[in-house]
Amino acid sequence: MSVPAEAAPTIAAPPLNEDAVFAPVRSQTAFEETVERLGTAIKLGLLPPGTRLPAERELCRRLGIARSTLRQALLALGQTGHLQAMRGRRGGTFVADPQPPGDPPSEELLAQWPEVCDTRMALEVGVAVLAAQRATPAAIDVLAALVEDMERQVADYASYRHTDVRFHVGLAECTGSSRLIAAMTATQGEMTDLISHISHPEEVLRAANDQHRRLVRALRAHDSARAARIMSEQVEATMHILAGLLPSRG
Amino acid sequence: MSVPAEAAPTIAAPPLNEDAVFAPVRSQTAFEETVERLGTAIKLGLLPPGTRLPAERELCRRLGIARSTLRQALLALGQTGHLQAMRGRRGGTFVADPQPPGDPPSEELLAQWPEVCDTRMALEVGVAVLAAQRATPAAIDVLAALVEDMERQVADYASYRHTDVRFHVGLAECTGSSRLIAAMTATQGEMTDLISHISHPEEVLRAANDQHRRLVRALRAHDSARAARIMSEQVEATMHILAGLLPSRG
DNA sequence: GGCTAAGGCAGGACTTTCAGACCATTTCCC
DNA sequence: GGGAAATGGTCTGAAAGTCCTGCCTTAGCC
Repeated sequence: MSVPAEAAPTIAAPPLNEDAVFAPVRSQTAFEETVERLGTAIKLGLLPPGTRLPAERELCRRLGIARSTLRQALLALGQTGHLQAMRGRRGGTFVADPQPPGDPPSEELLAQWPEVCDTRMALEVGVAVLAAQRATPAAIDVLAALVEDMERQVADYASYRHTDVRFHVGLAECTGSSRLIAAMTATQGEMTDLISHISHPEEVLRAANDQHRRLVRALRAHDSARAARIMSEQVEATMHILAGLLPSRG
Repeated sequence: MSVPAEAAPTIAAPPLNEDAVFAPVRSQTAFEETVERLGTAIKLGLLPPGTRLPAERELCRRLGIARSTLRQALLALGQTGHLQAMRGRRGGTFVADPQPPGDPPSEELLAQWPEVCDTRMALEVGVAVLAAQRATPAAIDVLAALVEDMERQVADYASYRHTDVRFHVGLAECTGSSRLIAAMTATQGEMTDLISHISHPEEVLRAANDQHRRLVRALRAHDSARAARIMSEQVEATMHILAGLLPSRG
């Protein structure tokens, strides 16, 4: 008690930024999380227009929530025009076709754009490394096909972007980690909100798709270092574009 | 209406694994999240024994929760022996000294160990890339000092691991992204739970620290490709060790 | 017509969280 | 010594979210 229990560290340890430990703990409600999850999947095109969702009694079981909670979420997405319900024997809840126009990104998201890009950088590069180690030839073929699809879609940004999302989520699927797939989906959702309202010249899309093509080659060669480099360059390029259009921090 | 609205994609799009979209949505409660956050920070040594937490009325404000909710969490951590409360004017809530022995990893976490490692791989490699681009000389000096500390601690795993955590969290701090710092803290917490109950021969720790040293050199050179490669090798090494000790999937 | 599968709806119980007031203890300062 | 101040400890009632359960309505199929 009278003597310090342990010797002082040889080097003065930095006092540690406690802000990280004591940052606000904001639990989303089940309702909010469900709206977010389904809404993102719809906006990303992972659930294309016309898709029929599982029946409510089935879906609430899979999501692990009560049917009333699920219905709150479905109702909310119905009111925003993303979902449409049909009653009766062959009824169900369908992804609306056409989809409503997207909202401009929220102030909140705009303020966080550097963090979103940083998160994306970490995730995409790491996923590229793992994918290069683990992707099967069949999975790589699928990715290669998506690249060819994108090549034909450079004139139609909405289509291009949907295929682009499939590509990146597909990359995450190559890792076999459900956490990474979920993280990739969430990140792509944030990115879509950020970039969907800016212009996308064909040249830019073509250049990005060239990177995709090179990435696929790196995957085929199981060259994770090259995959990491290509991916970091691509994310970097997006960051530079956004940096020129969006307000910087502060 | 009578004709499919859009031409079929040239390549059959994979049906998309809907499991990712419809996976269970499990919202942690504010209470659970608080216990998790503080407990992890304590177990990782980010809040060393003897540290005084902010007063309850201040802390609940910073965490954005009600005082009663915070007190539930503090009480829980007190009952497990991680915290100790003192009343009176100069009182407060303190990180217990000594800390209670750690519990063995839960069945749940053990079952998820490949996912934890994959998440770590993605995060650490991505963070390494960003850190190599952004780390200031002063920040790198701090990291280098931590490496020297670890070199002296190879015989005492508990100390070594605490410094190791500081190193990796410090790397995340170099990115300037609070999301990445939070993710790194959470991931290191899971890793600690996984690896704390296995043996750590000095040779292994020394080899790992050599990787740290090489990484610091790569940071100094702002060589993100090399940083990524070194980091991926290190995470890979940990995965191989765990693969030999823990049950594989299924 | 009757069965069935789907969405639509309503009520009640349970849990979590919040907000605020007040109590008990210790220390500082006049 | 005595009061002020700062801290943890306790209690209560309200509010919100969630769950469970049952029942209704609609529409297709036999």
